Amino acid sequence: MSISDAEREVIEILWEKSPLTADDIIEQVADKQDWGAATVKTLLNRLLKKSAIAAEKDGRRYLYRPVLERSDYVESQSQGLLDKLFEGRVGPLVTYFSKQDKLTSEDVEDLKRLIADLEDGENNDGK
Amino acid sequence: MSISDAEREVIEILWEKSPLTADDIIEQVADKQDWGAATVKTLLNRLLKKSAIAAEKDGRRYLYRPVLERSDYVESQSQGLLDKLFEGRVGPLVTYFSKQDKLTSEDVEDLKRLIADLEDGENNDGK
DNA sequence: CTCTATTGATTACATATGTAATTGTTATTG
DNA sequence: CAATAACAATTACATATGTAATCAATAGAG
Repeated sequence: MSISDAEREVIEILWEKSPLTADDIIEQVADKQDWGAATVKTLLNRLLKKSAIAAEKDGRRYLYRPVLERSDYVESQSQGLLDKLFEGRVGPLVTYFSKQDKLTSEDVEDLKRLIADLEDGENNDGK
Repeated sequence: MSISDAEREVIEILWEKSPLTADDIIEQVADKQDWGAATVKTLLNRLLKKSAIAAEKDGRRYLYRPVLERSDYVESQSQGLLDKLFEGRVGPLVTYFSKQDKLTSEDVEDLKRLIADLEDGENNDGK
């Protein structure tokens, strides 16, 4: 089962801090999206049904926390895009961005640092 | 209006070669997806409605060709993912992949070459 | 103990999407 | 010219998604 965009907005809140009550989440979401409380509740329920989050009773209310980890989500979404559009690899994506002049100088710094780090580790952690 | 995954499979065929007849497309799609002819026709119609492709009458049949360019599609999908998960930049995505050990040696080669190319161009094309 | 406010659960409803089947139209064949 | 075959156009239908409103349960106020 996959997480929809609206659902992602909600679980993002929990990835940042958890556990939270529904009200906390509703409040936080309000910063980003113009959704009513009912909408957020619905999304929480859908996330529960998908087992992407869990709820633990705390008196009259529930405390919500993520079950799906952000890194797993990011991983699957990223890989999905790469598979669909870039032969499954990162290289072509970056090359593509470069050709479109979409690399910021920050990106370039990141890449340089990354390459440097890889070179460093190269000889002591085989492959 | 956005292109769905199923629609993408169809327009991909046209990005590779066009114009093509519906039958050509149906045949090509069959290599990848186990869809009936009717399904592909539906997808063609949806793409037409979204103006992602165009059809030109050729006697009794139509020749289909893309209107939406692949690069624009790739661009918007990629940027969408980056915006949603990586602060809108490529650097964090690559760094993330690196940390997850998801960079293939090919990727690393691509990146090195890219950096080298950027260094080269650096002094003659301002910015 | 009853009323109300709080909060979760259920239901709603329009549009999108995956996956076709059915119908309509026209060119070709006999 | 009539029947059929080849296409396209329309309709179908289940599930997903965005966006709620309403219903139900229960804890706290009086």
